[in-house]
Amino acid sequence: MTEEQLSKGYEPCEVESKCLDFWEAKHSFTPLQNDEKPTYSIVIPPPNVTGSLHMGHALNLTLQDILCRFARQKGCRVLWVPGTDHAGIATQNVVERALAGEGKTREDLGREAFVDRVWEWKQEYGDKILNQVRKLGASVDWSRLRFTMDDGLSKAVREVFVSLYEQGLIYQGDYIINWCPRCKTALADLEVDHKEKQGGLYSITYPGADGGPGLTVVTTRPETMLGDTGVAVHPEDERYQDFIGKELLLPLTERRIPVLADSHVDSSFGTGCLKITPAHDPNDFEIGRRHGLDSVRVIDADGFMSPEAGAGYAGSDRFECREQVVRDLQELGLLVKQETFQHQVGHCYRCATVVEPSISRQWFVAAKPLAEKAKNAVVNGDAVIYPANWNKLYFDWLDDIRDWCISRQIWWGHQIPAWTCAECRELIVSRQDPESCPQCGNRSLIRDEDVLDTWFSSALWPFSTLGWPEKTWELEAFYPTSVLVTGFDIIFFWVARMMMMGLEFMQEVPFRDIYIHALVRDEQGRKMSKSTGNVIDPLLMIERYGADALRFTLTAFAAMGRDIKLSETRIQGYKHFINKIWNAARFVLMNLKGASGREEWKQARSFSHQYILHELERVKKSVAEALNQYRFNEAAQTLYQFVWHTYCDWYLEMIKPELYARDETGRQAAAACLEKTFSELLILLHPLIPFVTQEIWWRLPGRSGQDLTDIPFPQSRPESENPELEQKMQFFQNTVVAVRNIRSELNINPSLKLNVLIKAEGPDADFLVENTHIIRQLAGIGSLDIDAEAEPPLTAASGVVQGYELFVPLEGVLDFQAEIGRMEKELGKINKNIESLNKKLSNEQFLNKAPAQVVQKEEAKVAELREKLEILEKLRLKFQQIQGQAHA
RNA sequence: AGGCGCGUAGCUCAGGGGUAGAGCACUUGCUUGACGCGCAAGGGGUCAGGAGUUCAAAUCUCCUCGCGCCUACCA
Repeated sequence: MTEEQLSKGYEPCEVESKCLDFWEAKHSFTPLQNDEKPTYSIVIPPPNVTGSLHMGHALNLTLQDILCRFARQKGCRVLWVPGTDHAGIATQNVVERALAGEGKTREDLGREAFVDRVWEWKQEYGDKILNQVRKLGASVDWSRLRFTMDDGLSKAVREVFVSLYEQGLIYQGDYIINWCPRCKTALADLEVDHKEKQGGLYSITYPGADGGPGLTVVTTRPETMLGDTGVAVHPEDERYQDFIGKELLLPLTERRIPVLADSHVDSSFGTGCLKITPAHDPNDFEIGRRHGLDSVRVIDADGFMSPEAGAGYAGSDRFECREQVVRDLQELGLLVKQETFQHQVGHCYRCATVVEPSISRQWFVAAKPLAEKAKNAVVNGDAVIYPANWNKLYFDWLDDIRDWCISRQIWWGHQIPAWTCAECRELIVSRQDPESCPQCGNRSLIRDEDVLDTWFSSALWPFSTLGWPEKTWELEAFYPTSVLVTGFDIIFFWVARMMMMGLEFMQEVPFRDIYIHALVRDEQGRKMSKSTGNVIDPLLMIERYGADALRFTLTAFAAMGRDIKLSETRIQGYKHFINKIWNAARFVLMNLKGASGREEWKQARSFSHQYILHELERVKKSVAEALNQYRFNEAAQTLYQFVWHTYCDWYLEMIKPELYARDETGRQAAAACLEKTFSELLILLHPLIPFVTQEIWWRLPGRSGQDLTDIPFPQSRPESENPELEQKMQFFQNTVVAVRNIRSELNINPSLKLNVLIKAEGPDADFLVENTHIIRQLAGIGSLDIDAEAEPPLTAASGVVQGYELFVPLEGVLDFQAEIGRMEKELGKINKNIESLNKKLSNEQFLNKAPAQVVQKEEAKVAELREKLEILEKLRLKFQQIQGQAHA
């Protein structure tokens, strides 16, 4: 294990698979049963089995993984449960499409064979996304992989269904629901996507029955008039008082329909007359119920007109029928107006077919009582949402929640445990499959064909995955889970429902914290989707840049409450960071020469080591604090800044003289401190970028074969803290930069060693003297003289550092014009600065009202700037004189 | 219609009452014994516009203008 084995650039591919194999073989992520450590648990938001990993998943998993790895470092017993959900409609669609390729339908196979076929599909392709989860480095416990259709979880579903039914919280009823004529199933309200569409607004006159005056209604869906069973006006609409209670003749049919008064009607819209189609409109359904109207279903399950639509229309497609109805009304002269109209049209979220509201017999969960508890849990703080902005959304939805339609007319899913007796029509809902009717003893029972909404099983995920309804030790130890990490788009679908079910069946919230993260979008801020073709495939990114680079990118951009616009160049940028760490490791390793595991780092007393130890304490604190508060981007930024700009740019450069020196004791101490700080840094980085850190860890002396996952978060060392070192470092850096600046702006070749003279005295001078060799190293200096009595050389470039004059003699080389230019530029900056500070300090209000500390600070700044200004002015004058003489 | 969020350097975004920050891009140097996926030195912003609170506003409040998202039964 020596530095020769480290390639010049980091190559993630091999490293990643090696680490994954190692962790899995070692069962690093499987918690032990008999372990006294505090527990930390997360259940994965189960991705859809049909899915493949997208950036949203990648972000979601990265954040959870950081939390889990960090919790392990803090000494917790961590369980992260992986799994997938069965995605009823989506999966059924996938398999049906495959069947269609063979020229078959699911009906051809029959239910049992079809479901077998879906299972086969799941065995073959269902692991795809799990492999992708693995590639990202997610430290889940694979021994506890769960699937919503597993036996255990199915048992939980059944228990919950029956229990809620027994409590009267699940009921069956004829209601209007959203029907997808393509999927041929009911959809919950949430599963309908509303899209703005250009449509028509038609005004149709319904003549009065018995020759009386008629009314003109306004509709976007003329074809539904065939199912009208009434016309409503507002009870206070003066125009129509005489009509209330009268009857109208429904055109194109033989039907007589009543005019009724209902306050739902908006008198100001259209004519103020609303046609009522209880069977095909949710509002009309409600109005119809209030007034006892009949429901006439004129559109069937396939989206075609039913026989009830009348002979002329039955069998035609609903949209074709619309045109036909319009033509027919036109002929009758009853279509009085037709205009274009923008309105929202509901579409199936799985297949985008226009949803048909329709009356049918479905199962519902009475959501109100459950919702109230779910709301209170957040109000009380039993569960906390981060960031808190989402509280309102959560509350609002729960406040006016509607009953949840949970039955789906598909075959793939948990079949509802309800039977009807063929003899006496008794409804049986039971935990065990019944053999005979408890009412009449008949053995001929017909099982309800419907299955449950997939979200019904997802709602149980935090406890069903832990073994419920069995009383397992996992359930005891890990429920409630520590945090749920998810996107805001499923707060309703999933988060709220898990809260309801968790509180109902576990009497406790399913998670203490709810962290809502951003949505990942493309560069233009659009949602990534296959149809727009703007997806960035995380696996491709892993292949190109490594999982660590992808993870770090996502983490760095995961600011709370904001969407992430991702582009490939950013991932590439962070790959450079990973490579930087890798190369820092090469440097460290080639300088350790066996120094390790000893306490010699404490002997490293020089300024550079003291400083880095101090800074490292700050980093430890801020990383821990950031992660504890779910401020992932802050942790990433802190680490990035520290690793690259403090550790590599300064510390590693500063200690080179010590490492290359002859003094073996000093070298050993420096190497030991290098090892100490670098290994702690690797631990801090590990939750964010597990692969590269693990790989480097193995290369550290004495660390071979160690699991970095097991290494605790570095202890804090208050004795290393010393804020004074920050000022010293400032001074040090300013000195080095001043020389570098002269070199750069006067275009002096970097290979030319400069001689530098600094006029300084007191402790500052001592400090410079002590660190002469480091300053020389960093600034490319040949000889450095610190002298209180120094006289400025005649031909020297100059600068001012913390009030001390700094000279770089450039006998015969100095370009006076360039040097004067340099000084003038600097003077300009200082003047501008002083000006703005003076303005502030001459304001009496400021002097009186601002805190003394602030005033002092400003005064000190001015004083320092004035001093610098004076010195520079003097120097410039001198130069101008010299130049004038030269020209004279 | 309501709700939420966003407008900060060319691009992507942090920050958040005390003289503006990062990454990428840009300019100029550089075979400096870890790294050109690099090093060094630079340029670049009246923090969307307006009003208010304050000694002090990019930051807090209100309004306006743009942009995005979510929810909703206006036919």
